[in-house]
Amino acid sequence: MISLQQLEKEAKPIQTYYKSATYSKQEVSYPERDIPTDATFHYKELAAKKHSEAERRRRLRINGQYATLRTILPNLVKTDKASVLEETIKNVRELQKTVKELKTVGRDRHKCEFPNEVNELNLSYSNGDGGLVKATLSCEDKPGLLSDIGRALRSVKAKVLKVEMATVGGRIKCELLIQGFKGNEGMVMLKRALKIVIDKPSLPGNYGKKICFYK
Amino acid sequence: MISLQQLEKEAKPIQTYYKSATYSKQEVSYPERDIPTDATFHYKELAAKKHSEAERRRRLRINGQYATLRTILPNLVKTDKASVLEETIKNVRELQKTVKELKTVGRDRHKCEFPNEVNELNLSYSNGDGGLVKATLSCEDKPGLLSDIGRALRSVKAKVLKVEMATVGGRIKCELLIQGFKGNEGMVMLKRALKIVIDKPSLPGNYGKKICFYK
DNA sequence: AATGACACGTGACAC
DNA sequence: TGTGTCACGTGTCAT
Repeated sequence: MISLQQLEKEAKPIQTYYKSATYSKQEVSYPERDIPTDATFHYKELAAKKHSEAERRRRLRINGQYATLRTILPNLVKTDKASVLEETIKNVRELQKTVKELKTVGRDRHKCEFPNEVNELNLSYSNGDGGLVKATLSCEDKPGLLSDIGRALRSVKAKVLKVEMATVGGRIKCELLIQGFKGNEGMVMLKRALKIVIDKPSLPGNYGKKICFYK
Repeated sequence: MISLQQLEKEAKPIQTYYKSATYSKQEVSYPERDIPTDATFHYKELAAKKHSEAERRRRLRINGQYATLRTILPNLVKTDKASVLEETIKNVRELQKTVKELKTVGRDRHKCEFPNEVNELNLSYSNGDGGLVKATLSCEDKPGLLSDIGRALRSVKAKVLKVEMATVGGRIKCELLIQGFKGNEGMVMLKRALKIVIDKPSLPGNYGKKICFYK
């Protein structure tokens, strides 16, 4: 059922939108000292008309924004103004949180998975009973790297339990889970050996042949 | 400079908030058939009071939401209602777009970088003049894999220009940029050889020693 | 002076 | 029935 107000709003032009009775009411609330002439009356009538029309434009603008919000909000059940605003606030907060999380995840993944741009070497005891050591290294991808790492591990009698590696843009990142050497001295030796490996300069002109597939 | 309206709103209790003149005005606009008794007058007065107070609460609620929006919106210069709504709409749209993009990026990265869960082999001509071929393969990470791939490449006299690889959770993904063999027959042979390599079952009990560091 | 923003009370309508 | 929502015109303040 369409309301009378809606009919007026949609069908009638602006000129016929204001009832003349309105302006007489205005005269009552203006306690005038002088008797109002026709000129002042018409001026005030005109001013009031301008005023109400301006206010109407303002309402129209705001209500347009509400309409837009109603269209872009997901899961909007109640469509009254307060509910629209409430849902908007919830939505904005949720979106801001989501964006923040996604960006954080992106950063973390970048930090955790990607080979670092600077050489990096990190050894740490993995909290377990078997005295496992986790080694993280990041360096330039160069020929003989795997062999060099293997030699370094052999030099401390270390056994590799697990390897995760990634190569991107000529940089390599490697995570090793190591077992076999005892005490701190082995750790220090391994660290020294690996440090030498990752800092060893590669020969120039070998890009694209850095990993040797031919044994 | 604080306005009179603001002073009233903040300092005065609700009871003194309504001017008695309001209700006489209301009587004028109610064209009554019967002479209003004191009872009906007071009833209407009370009803009008309840009404205006309810409306006031509604306004209060809505304005509260505006205040909240003003606090959570970044880069808000104009703080009037229309501007708040406008900025809100822009913000919601931007956030929705950002979330969509971030999620897409996440999916794409996952699809493009991570080793696939099922074995995969794809050969395609890279659009260049040198007849380059891009090979993408994904399979279980197993001992001798690099040697096997190397043998397969050697069998078609292919030269490796560039390698990108990633190992995650026992699966390996490898992108090779290859040059050297001529025509379709080499391509078919390489594909067949690589297919055998990636589908070759690994020996059991070798997890953690899949990449041989000891030559 | 003129324009814009706001709160208010009010009549109308919906459930 | 009343209870809540809306559009409207108006008074007021600020620019």
